[in-house]
Amino acid sequence: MKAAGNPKMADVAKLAGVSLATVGRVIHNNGYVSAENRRRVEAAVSRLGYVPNTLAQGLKSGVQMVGHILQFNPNMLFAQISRAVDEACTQHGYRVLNFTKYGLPGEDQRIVTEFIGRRVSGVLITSIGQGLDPGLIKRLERARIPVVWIERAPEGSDCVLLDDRAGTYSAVSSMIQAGHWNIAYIGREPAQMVEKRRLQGYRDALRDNGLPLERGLEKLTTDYQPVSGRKAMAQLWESPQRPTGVFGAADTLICGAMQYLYQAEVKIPTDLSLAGYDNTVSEILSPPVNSVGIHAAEMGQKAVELLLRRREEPNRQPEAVWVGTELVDRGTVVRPKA
Amino acid sequence: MKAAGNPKMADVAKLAGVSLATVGRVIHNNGYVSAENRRRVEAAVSRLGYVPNTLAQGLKSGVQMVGHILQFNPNMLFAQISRAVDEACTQHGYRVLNFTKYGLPGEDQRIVTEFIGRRVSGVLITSIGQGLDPGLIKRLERARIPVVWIERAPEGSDCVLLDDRAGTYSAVSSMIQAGHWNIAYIGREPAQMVEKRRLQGYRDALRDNGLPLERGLEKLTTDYQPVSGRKAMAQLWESPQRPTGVFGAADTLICGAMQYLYQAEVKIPTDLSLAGYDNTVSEILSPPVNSVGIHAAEMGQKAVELLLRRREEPNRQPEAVWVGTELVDRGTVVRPKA
DNA sequence: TTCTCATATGATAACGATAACATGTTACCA
DNA sequence: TGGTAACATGTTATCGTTATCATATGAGAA
Repeated sequence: MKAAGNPKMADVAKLAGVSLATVGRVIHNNGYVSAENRRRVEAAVSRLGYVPNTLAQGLKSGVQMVGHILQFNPNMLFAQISRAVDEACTQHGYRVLNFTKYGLPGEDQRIVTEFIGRRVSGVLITSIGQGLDPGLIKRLERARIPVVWIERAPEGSDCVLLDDRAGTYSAVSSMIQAGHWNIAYIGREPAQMVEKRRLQGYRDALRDNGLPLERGLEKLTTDYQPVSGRKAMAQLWESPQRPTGVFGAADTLICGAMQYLYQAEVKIPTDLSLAGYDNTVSEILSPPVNSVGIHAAEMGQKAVELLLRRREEPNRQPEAVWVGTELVDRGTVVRPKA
Repeated sequence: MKAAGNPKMADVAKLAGVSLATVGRVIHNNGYVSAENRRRVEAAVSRLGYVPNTLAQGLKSGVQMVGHILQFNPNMLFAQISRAVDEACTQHGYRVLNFTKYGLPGEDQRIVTEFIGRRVSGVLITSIGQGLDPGLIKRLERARIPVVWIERAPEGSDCVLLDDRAGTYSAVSSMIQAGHWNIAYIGREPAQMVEKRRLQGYRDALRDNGLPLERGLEKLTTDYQPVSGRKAMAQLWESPQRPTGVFGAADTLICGAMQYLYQAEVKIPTDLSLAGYDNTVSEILSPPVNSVGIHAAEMGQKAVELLLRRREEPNRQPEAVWVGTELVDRGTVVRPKA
C-alpha cells in the first residue's frame, strides 16, 4: 500500500492492467472500451477510491467556475440569494467559489486575485455597490472577467436590482387604502440609489393619493440598526404631528421602533399601524408585522442568467434587470382610530 | 495583443527577456536576481496584469486548503462561526472552500467529491452531526482527510462543542437567584446530545438549588420554530401551574413565546421573567430579552486549531474541545411578584 | 482477396508553474 | 594563481489529466 498521497489515474491504470487512455475513456464514458476492460477499470476505481484531481482537470481542460462575493450581512435575505446563486450555477454546469466580504483590510485584493488566479468565468457581487475598490474592477475587466452586481451596483453596470420604489409604494399605499393620511417614513438617508428609491416610493404613494409631504414625517437615519429605528420612533411619537401609520425601510428599523412602542405601551395595530421592508425578521416579532417581501431566489437566478448572457455577447450594452417585491400582510395595518 | 486567454509566466518571461526561472524567482522573491532583471520582470508582470494560475500552482506544489460544510441556517451564529473559520484558516496559510448544505438530494456526495477532488487538507463540518451520510465520512477517512465537527458531532470524533449544560444552567440559576421557584423550560425534545445537554442544565440548576422537577414545566417541541415556542407558552400560561419564569432553549422559541404573551397582554418582565438561548435575535425583540451568548468566533478558531493538530498527529485519540457561554443580561429576569 | 470501417487500445504532447540541477560569472582570500 | 563561495541565469523534468494521434484487429462489402 502506498504510504500517503491519493491514488491517481496511473494507479488505476496499473491495477486494471490497461493504459491511461482507457481509464480516461471509462471515466468520461466516451470512445470505445471493451466490456471486460470497463469492468476492470471500474473495479480498480472503486477499490482505490479514486477521485480525479480537480486541479489537474481544471488546468488541462478549464473548469467552468463562477466567483461570488457576498457582503457579510447575516440575514435570511442574503442566505437566500447565495443559495439561489449556488443552485443556478450548478444547474448550468458551473462551480461556485464563494467569498464573504467582512470589511477587513486587503481582503478585496485577496479575493479578486483569487478569482483571477482561478480563471473564473465570471463574478457576482452581492450587496456591495460602491464599497469595492474601483481598481479591482479594472483588474477584472483587464482579465476579461464579466461582473454582475446584485442588489447594489455602480452606474452603468450589469446588475440585478430590486424595484424598491414599487415595494415601498405598495406598503405605503396599503396604509392609505386603510384610511391613513398621516404616515411616517423611517429609513436610511438617501445617499445611495437603493435608499433613494425607497424614499421615492413613499413620496410617490403620498402624492399619487393627494396627500401632502411633511418633512417632519420623514425620519432619516445613518444606518439600519434597531437603535436608530428606536430613536426615530421616539421622535415621531413625541412630536405634535404624531402619525397613525409608520413605514420602516428595513425590518431592523421596525424592530427598534417596536421596542420604543412596547415601552410606551402603544398597542399594535390598535394605536398604530406598522409595516417594514425586506421581510427578514418581521415574522418573529410581537406581533408579526407586515413587510415587503423580496424575491431573493429570483435575484440570484436572474444574476446567473445575466452573467451567462454577457459571456456569450461580451459587447452588449450593460443591462439592469429588475426584480419585484410582494407585500406580506400580517394584520398590522388597520383602519386608524377616529 | 493576444486574442483571449490570460497571460502566463512564459509571456512575462518573453516580454522581460529572461527565462521562466528568473520570473519565478522574482515572483516568489527567492534566489538571486539582478536589480535590472527584477525591474524588468516586475514591469512585465504589471503590464500584462499577470496573475499566477492557481490551478497549475496547486497541481505542482500542493495548495493548502481546508473544506468547510455549513448547515444552511441563516442566522448570526453560523455567519460568525464561518467568519472565524475563514480568518483562522487564512491566518495559518490555508485557503477555505465553503459549501452550504441546503439538504438537496445528492448534495453531500457532490460536496465530498469536490473536497477529495481538490485534495483538501482537512474538512470542517458545522452544525450537522447525524445529518451527513456515514458513507461519506468513510470516503473522507479512506482519503486520509481529517474531519473536525463543530457544534454537533457524532460520538468519538474530533469536535468543538458548546458547553450547553453550563449555559442553560447559568440562565436558569439567574432566575432562581432572583427568587423564582416555578421555572419552565421550552426546548426541543432531547433526541441529540445538544438538546440533552440543554435540558440537563435546566434540571441540574433546579436540583442543585433544592427545587423539585415538575414534568408539566418541561415543554418539549419537535423543532426550534417560533410557532412551537408559541404553542408551548400558551400551554404553560393556561395551565394551573403557571410559571413565573420561562427559559427557552433557543431564541427563536422565545420569539414565539413572546408573540403569545403579547397577545395575552402579559407584561415582561413585570408579569413573567424570560431568558433565551444562543443570543441571535434576543436583542431585537420587544423588549430585548436575556439570552445565553455563544462564543462563535472562538468555536471556529478552536476548530481550525484542532484540525491542524490532528494533521500533525494523525493517530491520537479523538478530542472534544468545549467552548463556554456567557449570559447576557437585558433586564428580563426580575424578582417575581409576591 | 483486398479495402473500408467500426471497434479497441496505447503513446504522447500538451495545460502552466515550480524546483532541482546545470552552467556560468565575479570577487576575494590563501 | 588557484580555489571557494556568493551571485546570477537558464534548462528541464515533473505535478495528474486530457485529447490527439498512431496502431491494431476483426467483420463485412466490393
